[in-house]
Amino acid sequence: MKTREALRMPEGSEARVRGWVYRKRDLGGKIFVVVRDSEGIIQVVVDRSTAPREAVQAAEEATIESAVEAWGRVAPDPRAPGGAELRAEGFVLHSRAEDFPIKGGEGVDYLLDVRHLWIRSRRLTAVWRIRHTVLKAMREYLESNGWWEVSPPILTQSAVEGGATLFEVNFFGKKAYLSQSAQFYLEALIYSLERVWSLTTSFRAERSRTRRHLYEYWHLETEEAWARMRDSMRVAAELTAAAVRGVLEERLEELSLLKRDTERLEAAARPDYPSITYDEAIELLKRRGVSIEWGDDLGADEERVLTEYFDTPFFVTHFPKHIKSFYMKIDPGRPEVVLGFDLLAPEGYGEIIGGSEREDRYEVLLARIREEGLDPRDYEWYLDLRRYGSVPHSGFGLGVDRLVMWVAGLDHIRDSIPFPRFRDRIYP
RNA sequence: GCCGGGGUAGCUCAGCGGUAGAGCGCCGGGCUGUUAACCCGGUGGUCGGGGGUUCGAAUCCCCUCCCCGGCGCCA
Repeated sequence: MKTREALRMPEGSEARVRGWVYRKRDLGGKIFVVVRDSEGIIQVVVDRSTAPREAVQAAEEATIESAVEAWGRVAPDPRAPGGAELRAEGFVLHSRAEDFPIKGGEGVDYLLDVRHLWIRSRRLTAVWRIRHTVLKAMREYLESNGWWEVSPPILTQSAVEGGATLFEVNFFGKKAYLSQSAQFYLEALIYSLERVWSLTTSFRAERSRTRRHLYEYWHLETEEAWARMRDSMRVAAELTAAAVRGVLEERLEELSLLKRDTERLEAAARPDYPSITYDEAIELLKRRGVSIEWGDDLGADEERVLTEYFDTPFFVTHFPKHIKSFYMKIDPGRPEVVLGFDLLAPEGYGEIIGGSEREDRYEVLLARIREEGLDPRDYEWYLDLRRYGSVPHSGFGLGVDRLVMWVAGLDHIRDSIPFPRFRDRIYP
């Protein structure tokens, strides 16, 4: 049985647990072995005066991270972590671990070298569990709201956005690239399924040196036929709130282990997130003494100032067209701005979603491609979508790792994912 | 790509021109209740790599590699 279950059994119940040695203290009369499994930890007490000789010997030989199994009776004890412990009647050493290289106090660089071992830590295990629940809650939301899950390609011929750097792949002599967004493929799929979403890895070869960028990240994207920007924003908010709610309902222990302030998350569990326009954001920033002019992009510093105004995630909409991508639809009432939106997480976490209504008019889209200095031939099939039954449509991309980072209260995105690809790190 | 900080024992760091150090870990011993246990003893080094200055370099200079924090870009 799992350690969690054993801890909750009535006094005197027989229990059998297996897992890995988390802590061990040999005091002479008794050996205290704290056993860790996927659900938590339990203290196993091997008493030299009562336990069988083989059990004592096995406990003596067990080192940190050895795989062990123990059985005996459960006894409440305030001195034990979790309030109860297992008094061992048997103890087996399945596999004795060599001297485990992580003792505590190591630096980040070293810990990343032994990431394959570090991911066992209680803290990271809590993050994986939270991540699981975030993904589950979002999938459940989409499933119950009529969205089709689709599987777009990762190997692609060209960029979605002109500027971002791509990882090049040799595709049997032709140049191919790792996808940085499934958006164009989702746009193609709305003509058959209308409301589609996908969860894929996306790749960006920007040499970013920040705590919120990965070269390989998990991208949840949606695209919906007939939807206007506001419709897509509502989905973005409901999806985010569903993830937060799921974690608050199922992962309170993990949040507590991570010392995450859950009060700040409660406010984000309802999807009524506030929304300001880019114009209003500039006004707010100017009032705060930030030197910024209309037309400037909102950088990390600006985002941080804005997040101080809100306790929940919030939207910024209607950006100047020249700081956003060519496929975003020009606002019919204001040709200098686009119908695009960002969702920024509070507490300084910043952008977790970027979306827009897409330009659905062939001529306008073609003109925008040329205006950005891009080659229309690279977008031939994408332009085709505007020639055969074009409809208004909107969608967004959500950074799963960033969402997990914010929900779990992590200070670096690398800990939102088991094997992060960032900086120049590819091992392990 | 730009700005700043740093590579010394397995790990975290001190030393910054004159014999290579500490704490933790690890190994051995002790302890009947530990919570990052504690006490005693032991173990531990191409001072990131290359070149130079010097009687002498971890220390000063040059080149190079790697890591960390921040910016830009974005999710």
